[in-house]
Amino acid sequence: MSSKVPDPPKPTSAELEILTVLWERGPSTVREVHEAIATRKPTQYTTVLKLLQIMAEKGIAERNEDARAHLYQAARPKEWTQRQLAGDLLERAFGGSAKSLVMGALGSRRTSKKELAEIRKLLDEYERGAK
Amino acid sequence: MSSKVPDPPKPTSAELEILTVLWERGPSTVREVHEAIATRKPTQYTTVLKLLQIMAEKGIAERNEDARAHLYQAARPKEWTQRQLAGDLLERAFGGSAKSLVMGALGSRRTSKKELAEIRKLLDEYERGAK
DNA sequence: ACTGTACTACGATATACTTCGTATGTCAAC
DNA sequence: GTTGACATACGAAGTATATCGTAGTACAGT
Repeated sequence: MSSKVPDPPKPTSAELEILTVLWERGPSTVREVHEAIATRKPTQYTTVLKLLQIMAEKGIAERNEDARAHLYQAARPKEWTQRQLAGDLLERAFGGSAKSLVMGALGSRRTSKKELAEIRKLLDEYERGAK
Repeated sequence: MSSKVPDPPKPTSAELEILTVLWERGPSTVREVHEAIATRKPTQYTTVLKLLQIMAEKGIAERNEDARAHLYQAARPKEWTQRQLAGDLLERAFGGSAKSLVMGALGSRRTSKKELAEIRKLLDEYERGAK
């Protein structure tokens, strides 16, 4: 049977920044997350702590309290959350048009030929499965 | 020379919903926008009014006060704002990987073969111009 | 002129988000 | 057993977002 836990809400901006650290590092202590965030912008340790606590409450992160320094990890796979975020933006800003979204993404910065080729490969896989 | 007006901030969620109406309709009165929004969710007229006023303040919308019922329109082309939003999400949630964003978008719902073909065509155009 | 309708302006409230300081607990080393 | 380093908990404050009610203004029709 399926899980009893409801889907967590969409992460907020600050939560997303922390999520990206958890995605990279896997289970991490507050200190480790703080160090990663602090290299990019000045942030207090307790700010990161509080956010991680809130994320655990919301079900965005999971907390392991076995050790004195609790370990936090993303409650959902990176791909799952990314799909939520992309789908949400797709509906709310692009009227559901994936083509428009791709256009927006490609238009926002230069994209290498290599990456374009990868995307093309991705489309091939999706053609098998689309009607 | 270029414009003296700074880029407007990223629209919030409620602002984006209103923007989509302005994109569809072009210059519209508060009443017209309200009617469009109200079909989707119960909303007071003055809520839409206030949001449009705020959007005008922020530079997200422009206001024409010639007539008694002011006319509001998006201050930037739809494509410009969409590019901002897509680029923002691309950086913050996908580590700048357009491929991942496309994967997220396609994975969030079924995509028709027709649309996949359109996206493919889009990639062709971008290949001319990528290094 | 009076009245009803439609409009804008704006203050007030509720909620969410973000940040941080302080209090408190744990533990190892001396 | 005292101390210092390091950990969590939590309240509080500042800002942003979203919603709505009330007040006041303009105007057409009577």
